[in-house]
Amino acid sequence: MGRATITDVARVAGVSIKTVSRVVNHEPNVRESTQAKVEKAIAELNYRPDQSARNLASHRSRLIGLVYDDPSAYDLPSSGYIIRMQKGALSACRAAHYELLIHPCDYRKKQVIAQLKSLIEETRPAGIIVAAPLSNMPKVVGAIESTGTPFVRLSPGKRNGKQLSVATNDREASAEMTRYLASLGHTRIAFITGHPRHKAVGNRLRGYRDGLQQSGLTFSEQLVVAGDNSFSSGEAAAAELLGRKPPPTAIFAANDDMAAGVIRVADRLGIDIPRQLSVAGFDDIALARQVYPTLTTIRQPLATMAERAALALIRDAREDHSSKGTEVVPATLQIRESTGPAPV
Amino acid sequence: MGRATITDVARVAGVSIKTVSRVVNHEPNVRESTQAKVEKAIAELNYRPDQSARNLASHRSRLIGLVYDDPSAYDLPSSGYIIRMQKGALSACRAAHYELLIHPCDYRKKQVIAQLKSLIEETRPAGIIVAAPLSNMPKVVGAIESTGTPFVRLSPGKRNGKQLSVATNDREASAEMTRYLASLGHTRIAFITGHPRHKAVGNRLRGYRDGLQQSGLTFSEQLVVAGDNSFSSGEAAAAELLGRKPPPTAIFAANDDMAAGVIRVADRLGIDIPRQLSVAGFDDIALARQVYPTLTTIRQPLATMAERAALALIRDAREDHSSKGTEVVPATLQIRESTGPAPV
DNA sequence: GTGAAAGCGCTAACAC
DNA sequence: GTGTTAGCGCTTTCAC
Repeated sequence: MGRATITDVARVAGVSIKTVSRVVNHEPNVRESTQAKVEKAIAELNYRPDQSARNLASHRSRLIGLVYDDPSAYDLPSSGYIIRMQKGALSACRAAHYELLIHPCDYRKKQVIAQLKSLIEETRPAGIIVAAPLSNMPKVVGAIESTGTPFVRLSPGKRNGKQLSVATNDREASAEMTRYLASLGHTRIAFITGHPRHKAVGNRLRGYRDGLQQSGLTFSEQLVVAGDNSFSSGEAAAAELLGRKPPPTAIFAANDDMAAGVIRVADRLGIDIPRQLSVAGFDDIALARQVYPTLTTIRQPLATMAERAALALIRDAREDHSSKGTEVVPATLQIRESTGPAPV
Repeated sequence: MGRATITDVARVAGVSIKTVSRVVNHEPNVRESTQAKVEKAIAELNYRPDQSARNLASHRSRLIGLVYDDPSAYDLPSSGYIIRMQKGALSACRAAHYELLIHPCDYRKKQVIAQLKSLIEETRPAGIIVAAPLSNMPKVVGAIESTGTPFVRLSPGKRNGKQLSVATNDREASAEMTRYLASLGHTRIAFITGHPRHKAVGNRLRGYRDGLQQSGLTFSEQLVVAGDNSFSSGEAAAAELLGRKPPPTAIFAANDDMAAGVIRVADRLGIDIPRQLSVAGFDDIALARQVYPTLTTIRQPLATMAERAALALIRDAREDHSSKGTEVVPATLQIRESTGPAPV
């Protein structure tokens, strides 16, 4: 036997196919008894609506695309990020019987834009979620916009009123971390900045300054060193900072990879963490719990952000309108072993 | 303007829609000049076939499902695995204009089977790739089989002739690693076994024994300790092994997490790696290059395996038959800092 | 080599 | 509340 169709269900239930369609789509105006009959027939025949037919007839797909940067190295720390975003997006999709299409793409390559466009044109998703740093690249955003597909940007730098963005409060969370370090008695709190491309990372420096001010500490250029988000840049920055006289008693890095670099350098120099030096990161990547001592950091609500984005897209597709503005999902401090009271 | 349809293309090219269809699907029996006309019209109108309509008419979808274990912790080391499999599968899919649907599922939950079945029934993919350890679970495999969807198992333990499997040569690679350690002068080479559930891991123990034999070393139960694939079980096993008199000079763990546990314990005990102890793992997870010293390990060709699986599924869908047997993609040794000559 | 006609299984618009 | 009808944009079948 082939698969049951809506016609089979209608015949078994003794109603028209339109009524079956109503039940399946939870449309109003169906008598309870009728609905029960239809549901019984559906169960009996193990009927599943054919998505292709639905999509064709309704001119919309139940697909959500997730576009993110494709790490060229196969197992960059970004794996954890990607998995978390996928997880969040998937949970929203599954609940709504939508499917997730993943679209990793390498923005360093020339053909990304063309590839992305044709990917979208071929699959015609109901909506697209664009993750950082792609979500901050005008070319990428422009390409998606040109296809007319609704999209949501994740963790964007600038807030654009034309479409929806889901962001996290990097700045406030960084300020909170800084205040936390200050509350432990640290007065020389250093900061390692991240890659300038990643806009959200710039907000972390601002948050650091906010936190200092809120704690009554003065900002000093001497305590800020530039990194580029990589482990090795964290090592270099740590070497520089720990050579200062007096050295900082706490180092807050704009991401976990750099913080891990700081830990490595401190270990080599025989500096005890957290007794002589407190170290904090940002992102809560897997590594944060694998280093020794485990890293105090800030947890980005990536899964929740992606979930919200998917939900918004699905809602918009259903209600045939589009959400605007920026939705903020707060990040939370994860206090572990790498931070402690300032040395006396 | 709406999107161009096949009818528009036919009108512009001055042919019937069937001819356009032939060109789009690369069917034979089209005169070259006709094909050129059609292609010109397609380019002019920026025509893209509607997948839903195609799928509906042809009773097949251009979707490949990738089913894998959903790590309950959001950023388990398995992230790297998953990303690599996705990457491989995606590259095959993109080349064939197929899409990848990801289906993480937690086999520890009761409803997995039902959920998996309905997922497949709703999306009706052209084929499914099942990753280990799910690919070794009869219930999971049975559920997929019952939907009638073609599938390929990744890295399976037992080889089943009824469908296609893509495996790696765990056993041979483990033997190779063991021989490599022996060639460095090690004679007391210990092995930490993995979780018994993961069948491929059992092959690693066999490979270890093969390697010993091939190197003229005798197997000793004293040098084999059971682990369960976790970091902490690696720590426990290392503590036990290093307490033996005499202790082993090399420890080969059935996976990288356990090997990382060994490194941690050696570090605590003040044992120098690799001068006093060589450590080797299996899998080449991201952590392998983040630990100090970096870990010598075996790289599973996960991306290639997933790519082969997707290719087979796509080929089978096109040619309307099904591949059988087991395709083997060899694993390769990654020699890093954690192994060296045996102490004198 | 090419085309006409008949659906695929559903939703949308409107009638009842 | 419920049913009828007409497509959606393609592939398939078969005729020419």
